[in-house]
Amino acid sequence: MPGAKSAARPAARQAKPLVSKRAEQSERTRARILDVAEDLLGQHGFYGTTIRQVAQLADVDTALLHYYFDSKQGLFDAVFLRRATIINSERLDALNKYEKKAGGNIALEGVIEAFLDPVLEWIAKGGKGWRNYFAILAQVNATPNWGTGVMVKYFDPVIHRLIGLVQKTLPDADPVDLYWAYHNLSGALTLTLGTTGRIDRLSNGLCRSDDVEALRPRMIVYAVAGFRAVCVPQPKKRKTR
Amino acid sequence: MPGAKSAARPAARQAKPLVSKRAEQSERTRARILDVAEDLLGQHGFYGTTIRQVAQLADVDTALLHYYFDSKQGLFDAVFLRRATIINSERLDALNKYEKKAGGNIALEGVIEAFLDPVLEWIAKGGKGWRNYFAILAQVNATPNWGTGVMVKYFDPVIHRLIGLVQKTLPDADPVDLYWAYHNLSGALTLTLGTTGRIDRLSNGLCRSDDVEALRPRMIVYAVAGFRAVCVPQPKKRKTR
DNA sequence: GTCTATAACTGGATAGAC
DNA sequence: GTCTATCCAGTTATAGAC
Repeated sequence: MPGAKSAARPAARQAKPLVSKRAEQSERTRARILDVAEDLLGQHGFYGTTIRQVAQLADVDTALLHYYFDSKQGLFDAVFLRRATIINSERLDALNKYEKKAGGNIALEGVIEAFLDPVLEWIAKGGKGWRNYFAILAQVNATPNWGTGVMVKYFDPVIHRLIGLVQKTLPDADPVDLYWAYHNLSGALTLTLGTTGRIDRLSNGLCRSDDVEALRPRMIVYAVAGFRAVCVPQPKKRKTR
Repeated sequence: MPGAKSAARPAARQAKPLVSKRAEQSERTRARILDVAEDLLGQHGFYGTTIRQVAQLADVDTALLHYYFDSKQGLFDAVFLRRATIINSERLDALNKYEKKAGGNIALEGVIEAFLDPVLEWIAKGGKGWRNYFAILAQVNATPNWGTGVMVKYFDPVIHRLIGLVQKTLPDADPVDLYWAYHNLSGALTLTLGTTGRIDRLSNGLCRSDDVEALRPRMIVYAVAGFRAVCVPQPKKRKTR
């Protein structure tokens, strides 16, 4: 059960002279371990990854992993946290910036773009590290009983901000509709994050799951139309609920 | 790496008298093991589930699991296969039936409904067994390097059939657009399959991830609008590709 | 068919030397 | 900080009795 305890960050960097060569080296080792762990976790998940594999690939001993991260769970949490803070503060910034820029006439399309773009840009230009990270995220998203810890603290605020802004563009929307519309968007984004190559095979090479150029405009258009259709009360429509 | 070898189905049922009490009992044991495995695999994934846990919960010995399913992989494959055949032949039937019924004026909404309804009905009325199964499916979908074996054989034909029918309702659609639109739908469906309870917490209880009544109409409306927006060439739109 | 017993190995974790 | 050595619980899997 990933996501239980929190990471331990021990004595590394206790401000010795100014830039202790030692601490610098240590920080690089730490980063290397995280990179390797990210890779393996993205490919095989939490249980499918062993700290022995991580240690071997990072060219250190397993004991060192425990020294830095305390436990396997601590390592996972550290991996998860490292980019969670980055991506979510970026998304929050993008949404805030868009709201300010749009001023009075805020548009649904602009909101969706601001929400998606930071992630899509990292997929496109972030290299292996970010792709591995998003693969982990995709798996976490598909795992039952998730919503504790890191997820709640870093990801939820962005989503609530998104929904709040969408609500401004669709003032008559029922909150229930808004959440379900978001559910559709979230699923699409999660599948995109995985870059599992599934669409590549399905389309016989016509589409590539890491082709952000092709994916982005279609994802936005699809979501904008979907949100509008679900959230704008059409008189002829059912009122099931 | 799940999905490598195939399941072994040994001596069970070699047509003794007519209905050997023995074979009947055996079949029930077999089913019970599959049920338990389904449960655990849905919660913890392939590596997170041990055959000891399965054996204990099914109230048999681990040796019996190997007798029936040969290996852990064989057990997983058997679990995966059992309902894969059912759900996909149902979906194929539903699509065929809709096409025949609609005749000349086939509608996008009808196609999407036919594609989604078998799954949604099993989520709503299939009980724990189907929900566990879909949870496994959601995890498999989020795992890199999937598309071999069972997935290709049972799931892909349905998707190609879906896309073929959608194409009939949107004759001018670019195949690339069609596949990317499907990508959006597939992600939403996968997230729905997981019933992870994420939307429950996000919406503070307003929505429940297993509330098919609420989810179904919104999912259909969202997808129909999305497909149309992506696939119908609008003159004012970009032609990035 | 089902279970006992056990082989053969891998997992996470730690104490202690350097 | 980093590695050696080691513990031991837990893993899949199998041979063989009943």
